[in-house]
Formats: sequence, structure tokens, C-alpha cells
Amino acid sequence: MERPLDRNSYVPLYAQIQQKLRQMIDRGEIAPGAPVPSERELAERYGVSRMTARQALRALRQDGLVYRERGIGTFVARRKVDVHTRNLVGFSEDMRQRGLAPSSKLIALRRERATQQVAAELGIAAGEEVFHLERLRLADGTPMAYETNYIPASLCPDLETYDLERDSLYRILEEEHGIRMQSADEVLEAARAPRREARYLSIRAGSPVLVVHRVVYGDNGRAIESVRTIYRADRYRATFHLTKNTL
Amino acid sequence: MERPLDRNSYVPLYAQIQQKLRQMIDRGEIAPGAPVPSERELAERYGVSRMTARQALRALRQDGLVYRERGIGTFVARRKVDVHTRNLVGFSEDMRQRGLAPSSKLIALRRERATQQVAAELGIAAGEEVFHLERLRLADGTPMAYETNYIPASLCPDLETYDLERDSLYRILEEEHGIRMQSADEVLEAARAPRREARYLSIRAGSPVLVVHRVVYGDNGRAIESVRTIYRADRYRATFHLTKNTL
DNA sequence: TAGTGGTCTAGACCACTAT
DNA sequence: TAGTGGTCTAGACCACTAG
Repeated sequence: MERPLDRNSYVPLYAQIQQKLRQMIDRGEIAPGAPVPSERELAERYGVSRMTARQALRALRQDGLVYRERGIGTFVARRKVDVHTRNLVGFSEDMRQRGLAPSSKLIALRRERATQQVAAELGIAAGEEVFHLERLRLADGTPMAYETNYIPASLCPDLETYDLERDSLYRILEEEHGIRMQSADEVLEAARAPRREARYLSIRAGSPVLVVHRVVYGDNGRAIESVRTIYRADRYRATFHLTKNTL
Repeated sequence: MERPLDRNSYVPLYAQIQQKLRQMIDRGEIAPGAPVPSERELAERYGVSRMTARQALRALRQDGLVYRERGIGTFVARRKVDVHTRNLVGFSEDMRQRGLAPSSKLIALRRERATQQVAAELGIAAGEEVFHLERLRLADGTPMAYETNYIPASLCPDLETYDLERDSLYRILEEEHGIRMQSADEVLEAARAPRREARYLSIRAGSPVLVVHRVVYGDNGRAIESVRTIYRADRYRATFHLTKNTL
């Protein structure tokens, strides 16, 4: 028999089902290509309506863990690329998902007035106060990326009190300030490493680098931060899982 | 009064509502930051249940067009980056969305036996027949990318009969062969342009390029194609819209 | 208090696939 | 024919936010 769901939990039922299925897939209990229980079977097994079971499967498909075939069933996807779905995680979590230990070296942290460009990116007025943060990002102790963040000072006035060499900015914003990230726009491009950043990254100036510019939005639709991350091209690849829209 | 939905159409009701809202947003009839009709209002206005209206709004959020705040409402997102959501489109459609005219120069198209690596990417046996396609991709007549595709020959045995300089591979697969793309894994990295591709792209060998490797999966979970696209770094940026998972 | 989005129910019909 | 996923209904309760 199946362990029942916790109906008093704050975790929605569909999320609990999703989590159970995700575990079974991760542990290999359901092999790639093998069918996942159908919506109706999940509904019966866990004592929920079919719409609830369906919601769990939809989220798994969104993450690329399963694919669905109408009239046939839902199956565990055969992953080719090792996709760390990049569901809006920061550098620390990204590295952990890749099995690497993240760390940082603080280069700069100061309050300053937003330039026209930064203000436009963050949707605030030019001249408003922002935190300007620069960190060298390491994975297993070796330089991986150079990251520059701009965060509206009003969102997190006490940012200077945290240890940004060890702590995760996203963790601080999310857990300490209740700022929930909802979505982000990312632009990726290839470039030559600028002299200054190249020195920190221990590469030659002009070497190819992957530049990722990201603006993160909160659940109120307002920008939380603007980040530019310069990755060593020889150490980093960005991975994505794309799905056809209209669920 | 509102134009009613077409209940006999093959287009689902939620997709029709989604389309109407998308138009209103695109035309600027609902300004960024302004509220979209609530789920209950859409339900009443179009004579559908709330769950159906909800499905329309969910898809719009997934695309980053709106954001939702519980207890308050749904609002048109204030886009900072011009995101062409890259919902699994090919080069042709990508360029069109950027307002550029795509064209191609066919470099090679031949049947060959899949190497170990290509076979692994496509999930077929090494030695099985694949089409090997190479094209120089142009936007408004200037070189933008060099693209190499591998497609299992069994999927589209008559590929050679199409004009791959003018036609879209995705269109051929989708419309002529009923192969529906469902998802894809993408890996992006920065690199130096190899000599051969650099010549086609009219750049110096060693210049930075953005290399995008993509494996596309159909709705049966099987790989449809493996593509490697080398973009000129000075002409192309890849844009993405990321969302927090669990809808 | 009224309105919102988030979750959930217990059904229903459909097109599709495999047997 | 039986089972699947896709769509849809007409309700419900909840936590949340605003006035």
C-alpha cells in the first residue's frame, strides 16, 4: 500500500504527489521510457480527484522529467543532456546541482545611485539607491565566473550585514526578506574576456567567455535584481530545457 | 459586448481566450502594469467555467506576458528585455520574431550512417541512417550562423526533395510529416570560431562565437533532431524567459 | 467585507491508441 | 472495447489583500 498524503500539510496535494513521483524517477524505480501511473490511477491511489493528479504530472512534464502521449500514457523521459533545469536558480544552487562546491570572493559591495541604464533595467528612477555587488565565483575552489549584481537598496537595506562570501544572495532575499522570485529574463552572448575580469578568472584577456545578463522579477512583477555574470568558456555551459508553450 | 468564443472550433476554449488576451496586450489595449480581467470575470464574460479561464491565464504567465499576485489580481508584465520567448522555434521563426528576414545557403545534405555520438544523442543505434544537413544561415542577407543538423532518416525519408534554402526544416517536419515537437534540451557555450565555419560567417578564425547545441524531442519522447548552431557573437544573443517551476 | 488567485472535487465528453 | 490524456463544468474552501 501507498503512504497516504498529508492533508494537513501546507504543501499542496499535487506538490506532494509530484515529489513522490520525482523521487521514484530520480532513484530509478521507474526506468526511462517506462510508464508513470496514469492520472486516474494516481487519483485513486492517493485519494484525490483526477484534476489534482493531473496537476502533478503537468509540473513534471514542464520540468522535462516525463513526456505524455495522448491515448497511451505518461512516460519517464530519456534524458540525453544532463539538464539542470535552471529553474531560476542562482550560482550557488547551480553549482550544487552540478555536484560542485560553490564559494565566492567578495570584490566590492557598496551603495550607490543607479545609473540611467541600471535604473531602466530595475524599473526604478535614475539616482535611486542600489547595492552594487561584485564577486568572483568559484567552484571546487577554482575560478568559474565573475558576477556583478545590482539590487534596489529599498528591497534589502541591511545587505551589508550578511556574509556574501559564504551566503547565497537568493537565500538572503527569499528567506530573510520574504522576497519571492517569480520569473526572469536572460540574455546570453559570447564575448572576449575584458582585461580586468580575465585577471580574476585566471584566463588571458580576450579569451572567449559566456556572458549572461539576467533580470529577476518578483511575484509582484517588479525587478529584484540585475546581474551580469561572465563565465569562463572552458569551464561552463548553460543548459536549458525548453517546452512547447500552451500547456 | 464581447465576441463570443467558437465552441465548435478545434481550438480549445482556453486557447481562444488566451489568444484574445494576448492580442489586447500586444496592441497595448491593456498597458503594462494594468490588470487583466480576473478569472471570475473572464469566466462570466466568455461563459466558461473558472478553471477554463484560469488555464488561459496560466499559459500567459508561463510566457511571461502577465504576472499574478494572490489576493490582488493578474497584471500585464512590464517587459525590460525584448524576450522572444524562444518557445522551441527554429532559426527561421527566431529571425522573423526579431524582425529579420531569414534565408539559407545549403552547404551539404547527405544520407550517412550515424556515428556513435550522433546515435547517442538521437537515441538510435550507431550505423542507422541519418540526414546530415549543413546550412549557412542569413538574416537580412548577412551571415548570422552556421548550422549542422542530424535527423533520423526514418523520420523523413524524402528530405532531399525539399528546398532547404527557402523552406523551414521545422515546418517540413511538422506540417508535411506530422511530427510534433514537444520539448528540447539546449546547451549554450562560448567558443572560438573554427577556421572553416569562420570563413562562411565572414569573421576571423578564433573570433568569439556562441555555440548552441540542441536536441529536440517529439511528443512520443523520441529525439527528432540534433542541431549545432554557431552564431556570430557580434550579431546574435540568445534570450530566454525563465519561470519558477510548479505552476 | 468583498474580491483575488490557489487548490480541490466529482463528475463529464472527446479524440486517440492498442488489443 | 478499454484505457489514456485533453478539455470542461459548476461548484467549493482557503489565504491573502484592499478599502
